[in-house]
Amino acid sequence: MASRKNGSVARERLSRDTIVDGAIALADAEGLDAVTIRRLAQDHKVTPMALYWHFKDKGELLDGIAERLFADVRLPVPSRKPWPEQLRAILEALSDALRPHPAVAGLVSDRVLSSEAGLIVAERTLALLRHAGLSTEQAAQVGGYLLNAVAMLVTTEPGREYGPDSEARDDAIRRKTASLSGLPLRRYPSIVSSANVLAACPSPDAYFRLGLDMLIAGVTATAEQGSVAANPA
Amino acid sequence: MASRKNGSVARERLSRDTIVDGAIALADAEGLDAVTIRRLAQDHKVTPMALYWHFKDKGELLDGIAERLFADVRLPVPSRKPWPEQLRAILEALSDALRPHPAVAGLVSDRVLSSEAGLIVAERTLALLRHAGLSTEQAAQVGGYLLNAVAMLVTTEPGREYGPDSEARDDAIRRKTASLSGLPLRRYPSIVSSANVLAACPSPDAYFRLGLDMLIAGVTATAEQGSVAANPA
DNA sequence: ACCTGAACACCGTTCAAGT
DNA sequence: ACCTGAACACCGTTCAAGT
Repeated sequence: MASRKNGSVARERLSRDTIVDGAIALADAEGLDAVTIRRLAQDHKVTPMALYWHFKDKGELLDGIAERLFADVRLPVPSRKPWPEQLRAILEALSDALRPHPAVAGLVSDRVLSSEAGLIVAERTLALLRHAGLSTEQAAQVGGYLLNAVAMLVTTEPGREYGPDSEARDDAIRRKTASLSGLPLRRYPSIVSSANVLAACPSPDAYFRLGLDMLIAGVTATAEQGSVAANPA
Repeated sequence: MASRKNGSVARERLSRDTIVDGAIALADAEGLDAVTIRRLAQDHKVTPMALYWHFKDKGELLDGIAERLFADVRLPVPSRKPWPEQLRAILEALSDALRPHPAVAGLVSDRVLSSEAGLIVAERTLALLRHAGLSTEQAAQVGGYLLNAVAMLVTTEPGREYGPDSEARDDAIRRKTASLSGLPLRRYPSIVSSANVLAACPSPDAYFRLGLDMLIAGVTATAEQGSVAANPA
């Protein structure tokens, strides 16, 4: 009847989960900068200090967001397919979980080993890389690299810099294209001639497919060069 | 004769360059969160409002930092070497410029096309990718991917999460190793068995070399698959 | 052109207290 | 166990003014 003045509905009771829910929804709608202890409290119709019972400080809240993102990863069931395919399935599962929340996707970097959900993703990835023939050191480095790279792909997803709004977005793209096209052709031939695709970057899906292709290809090359155990042919 | 109470020396006069200098030095020493209009003003013995004559707002200051990083890139002279080698030289030049300033390296993402220094790096990269046989769309996407990936490598450089301090660092690494080793072996066999290398990640240099190797290998695979113009053999 | 001063609407967080 | 109230030391930024 009354209520629902702000972004999210008032809950019966506060909990870590409901607070993280609200934080992610707020970040999706207004960006990570809008995620503020005071703003979250307001959305939950509660005093800012109430949140401090559930989280030691704001850092712990951000940890909670990262943990939730990892928990949303629907890992593929292990199979007997070639390892590059299995690796791709894992990376796709991760990117599927992150892509709906580009504003907070970067939080997963450096937080993989700090939550149970993150550990599960890391374990599967490491196991697969070891199976591909990498040494423990290589697997650790490549594994970290891969998870960070997927998060990076989501964070830098083309078009996101202009905001989600469609009309203002098109306008910004048109302005950017014009500004790039107007650059001195002598000094920036490649940029001028691809001004439209640089400003617009047609399809996020294509960007993602290409990014994952390059990641897998990079790992494959490393595995072939570093060891022959997994590929005796 | 007095003065030098704070981090950086008081300058004769304020300018965009001196402010950016101070901002980068402050970020190097205390992290990006310490970079604050008020703190910079204090370091320069000036009122916070003084900075607003040189920068419209804080965002423009961050743009200035990114521009400076791009300006520090010592691009290799063009040569007739195979393109993968030239590409590696460009990416190494970029990472050489970013690695001394990991706290601000992430600022270059999404800002490549917003400054002259960034445009020069982008132009060289795009030209080389086109020369490798990529289409304009592919070159634009791969180019963006590569620059973002290098910035990511610098930002996530292993060991950085524990701060630059050496004694506290070793302590944190030992704690992390112990905590990972104590995980249930049944559920996390790969993590437990590589706990030490996961927590410590031996050499940043090795991480970088491997990261660049994987990036180049990924581009090579894409170029071979997408076109045969550059590699008719 | 370049900088100061006072003020405003925000932050995260501590500490003591209520129920 | 779970939340409130008041206070503190910070933010970025606007607006009017000084030189």
